[in-house]
Amino acid sequence: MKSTIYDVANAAGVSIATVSKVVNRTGNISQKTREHVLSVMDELQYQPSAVASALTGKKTSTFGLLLSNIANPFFAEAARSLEDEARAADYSIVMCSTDNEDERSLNYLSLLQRKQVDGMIIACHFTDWSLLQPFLATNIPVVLFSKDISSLDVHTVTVDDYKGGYKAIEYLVHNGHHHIGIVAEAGPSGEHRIRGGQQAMKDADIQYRPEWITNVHSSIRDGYTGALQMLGQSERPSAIFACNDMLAVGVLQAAEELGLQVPSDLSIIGFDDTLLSQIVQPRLTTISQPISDMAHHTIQLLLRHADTPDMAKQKAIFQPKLIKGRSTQAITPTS
Amino acid sequence: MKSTIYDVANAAGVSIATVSKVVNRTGNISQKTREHVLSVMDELQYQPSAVASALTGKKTSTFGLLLSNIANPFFAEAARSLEDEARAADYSIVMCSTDNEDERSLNYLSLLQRKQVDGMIIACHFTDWSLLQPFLATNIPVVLFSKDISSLDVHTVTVDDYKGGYKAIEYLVHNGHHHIGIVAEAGPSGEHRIRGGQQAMKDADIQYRPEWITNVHSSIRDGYTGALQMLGQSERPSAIFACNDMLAVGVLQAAEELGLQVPSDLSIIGFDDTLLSQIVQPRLTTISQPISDMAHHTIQLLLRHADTPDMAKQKAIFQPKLIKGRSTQAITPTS
DNA sequence: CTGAAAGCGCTAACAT
DNA sequence: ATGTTAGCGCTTTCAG
Repeated sequence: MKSTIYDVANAAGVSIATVSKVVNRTGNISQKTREHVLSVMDELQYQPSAVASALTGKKTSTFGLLLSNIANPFFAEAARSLEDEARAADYSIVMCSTDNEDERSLNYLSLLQRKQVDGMIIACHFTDWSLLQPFLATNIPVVLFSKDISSLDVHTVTVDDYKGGYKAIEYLVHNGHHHIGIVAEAGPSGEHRIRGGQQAMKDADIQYRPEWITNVHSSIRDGYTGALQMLGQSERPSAIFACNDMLAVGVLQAAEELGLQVPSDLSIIGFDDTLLSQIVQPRLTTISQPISDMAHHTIQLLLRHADTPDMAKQKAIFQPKLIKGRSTQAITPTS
Repeated sequence: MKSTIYDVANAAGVSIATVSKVVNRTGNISQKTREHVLSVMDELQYQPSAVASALTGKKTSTFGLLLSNIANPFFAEAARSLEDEARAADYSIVMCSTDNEDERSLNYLSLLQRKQVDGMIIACHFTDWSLLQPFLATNIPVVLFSKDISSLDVHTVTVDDYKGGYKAIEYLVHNGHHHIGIVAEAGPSGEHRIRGGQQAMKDADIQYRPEWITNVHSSIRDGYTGALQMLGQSERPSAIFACNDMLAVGVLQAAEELGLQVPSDLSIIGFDDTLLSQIVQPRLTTISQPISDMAHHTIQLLLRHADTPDMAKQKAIFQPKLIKGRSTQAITPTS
């Protein structure tokens, strides 16, 4: 049977308070008893119960992580970074794949609340973000990761989506592309990336065409169908900016389907710099997010908020970076 | 402030025992009081504390999941399935990326133990599996997922690695390949896959060459260098069986590096049928594991073991399936 | 059908 | 420097 603090206290001939103190390194304990208790502890293989201590101490050392789908490489990579940062602070992470379904998210949220997690990271999408309001009201530490919902008063850690979109299009423009399509995922990030892209076009005096902007979901299939449709039009873009790597892969597949060579017939640029972008052929040009920095900041925010519940909500914006692959090339001046 | 069972009891004019009973649907409560209590509960937004109930009830409704690295697509996909199955039983999952480092794994294991998880799924690798012994001795529900360590008396859920290797090589052989290389990851699964492959060669009266079998770790880079070395020899295989998709991607990259066309110059077959195999060019032929079935079985085992601590340890072996891609082709009879 | 009371294992004053 | 004690929020006999 598992031994408790009482067993240790008895065996060591001290009180449970003393044991508690040596376990937590609190209070003043003589070197001698400390060592003695310590030795009894491992003799009995004593493991303090995190549950009991959570019930008293008010800390579970656990964070909840809501994401769309852990099987999606972007989220998996983010989860890994977040886990590492959490571990550094002695926290563990409960993962929750919501498939972006509001109801599932809400269920998970309340589950996590019942489990008294010390904070939640929300990296999934909501159809109706106002549903979050009641949770935020409880002032549980929450960080929105990689989405910025301006209407919500909550800590937010994102990449600068607008600038990312801008850089992507800017790069294409510098490479001589005037006919540029965009395949975006629905949602705030996608919109910001589009707007950034549009601005880049405007700054270069390039017209963007509404029919060359497609809003879809975020699977490979979505990118595929979106691109297929866009490229099926009488006049087709010479380059496509896909708002994330999954979509970009779909676009790539569509190009192949249509017999278009990438990058000679069609340049493609993605977003996120996930593993995917590194293994497709040709290696994707993409915009990378500094995920580890973002993860670090996220965990720090959670920790700080737990200490200072009344701290002002803060929005941190990280800088995206262009990663040059081989899915883009300068356009040969034919047209 | 969060309301407790006392608040509800007071507000409803009943005892906490009664509240507890309606929350847990236990005991006999009149329709009338039940409804009344229920209404008070949501009026007060009462959320039973999972922590407190765990301290008494002895269940946390949480499983621990140890895996090498959640950022690795195979594990991410497995994690997703496991999460779904766990959720169906009202359990959540704490993820732990160990990078296959024994010390980290051990730390996580004892952390999970302190958190009193109701079971652990081990899907990572140990250098020294005997380190697990002490944990198994506590008879905490444990399932080894996708590894079979015969020396350990523990529930095990795996794919038939031997047969998977056999099928892979058999397929190559049927396609006329006589010169077959293997790039394997160190560890039991890899070994079984190799052995199955070797048997398939033997059954077809094909010699396997020791210099065409490489044991590496399991990253893309490992597959790349392993293949580079193998293909750099004076006589090269016409086909390579990579023991997992990551390695296969590395092999693919090595082939490209060497200017070899896949599949015309070199056939490649992978293992796992992860997302990777679907997006590389050409689509990888691979051996798939029935991950959802395995995940289902894993969770059921954990659940059952919790009920019946003295149940015999069981080893479940699932059947692999060949997925035909375009990275393999029949050899043109030149040699 | 409902309630009183004894813990679960630990922490944190407050005493000694 | 160490011990006593009162909870934390809930489950579960056992009485009523």
